[in-house]
Amino acid sequence: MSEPGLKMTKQRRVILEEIGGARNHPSAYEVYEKVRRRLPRVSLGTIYRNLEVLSENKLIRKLEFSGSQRRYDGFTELHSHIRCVRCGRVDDLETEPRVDLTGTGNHAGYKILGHKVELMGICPDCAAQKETNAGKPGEY
Amino acid sequence: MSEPGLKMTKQRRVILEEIGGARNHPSAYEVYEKVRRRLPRVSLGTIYRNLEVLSENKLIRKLEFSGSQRRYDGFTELHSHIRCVRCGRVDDLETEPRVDLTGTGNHAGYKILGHKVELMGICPDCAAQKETNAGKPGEY
DNA sequence: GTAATTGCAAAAATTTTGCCTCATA
DNA sequence: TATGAGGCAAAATTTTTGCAATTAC
Repeated sequence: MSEPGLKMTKQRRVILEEIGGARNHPSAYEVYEKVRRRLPRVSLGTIYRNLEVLSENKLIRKLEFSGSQRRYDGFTELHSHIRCVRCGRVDDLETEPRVDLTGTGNHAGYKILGHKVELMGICPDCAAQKETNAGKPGEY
Repeated sequence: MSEPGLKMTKQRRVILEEIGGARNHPSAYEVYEKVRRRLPRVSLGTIYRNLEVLSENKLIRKLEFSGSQRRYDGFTELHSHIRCVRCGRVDDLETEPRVDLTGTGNHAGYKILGHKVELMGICPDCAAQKETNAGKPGEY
């Protein structure tokens, strides 16, 4: 685990494997459920602690959106997402959109570190069951 | 309150005024604190219920990021933000960046409704107190 | 060996809900 | 005055933390 003082435990290895294999940005509880299949005695506290540690060490990414649950991502390069406004599902964009930041002012005095794009849309699953729950706006 | 069956109460008016006047996308609790200054008997439950109702009716916007607290925005047009990776502060971008979505694939089969850009950076306040807490990565 | 990490359980923080009263339309 | 909304408090959800036992280095 590169960082001095950090140990690579079973739990961390499994978390990384499960998050890396997940395409849809699981919440902490979803990671817990996945990990628990392989390590039945793992605790949710361990999941939370490790998601925090792993994202501090850039091994995973903590995503900033979601309804009220935080979500995590095994792909640590800065990249863009598309999110379903109905069900909250999140997918990666295959290709980064090009963004032109010229002419957007002084950005409120911020020092810019990076950017990404959020697309909003209706995912295939929700589109399939259309007209159900119609008109209920998602958050975006 | 345009929608049939919806009443414009003191509480809603004050919430709208306070959110409209806020430049930095308050959390529910921050809205509560602001509103409580003017309506001391208001309850946090009322704040949550109304933030939900008001965003369903497009009078405010529910933002999808934040640490673990949801944030709200009085500016309902789809627009882009910049967020401080140190303290979580969020500001609006003065001008929308141009985004080129051509060549980004089929977007995992989603029907696209819109997009926005998230800039990540260090806000002026955090830049001022630099080197404090250095190296602690924000989430993005 | 020893410092980091775990599981467990309790606590804290955030959000939602039930219920009865009050106020808006 | 009828129905939507508020206040309050309890519950549900999500996240964090203390601690003794365990494990990786």
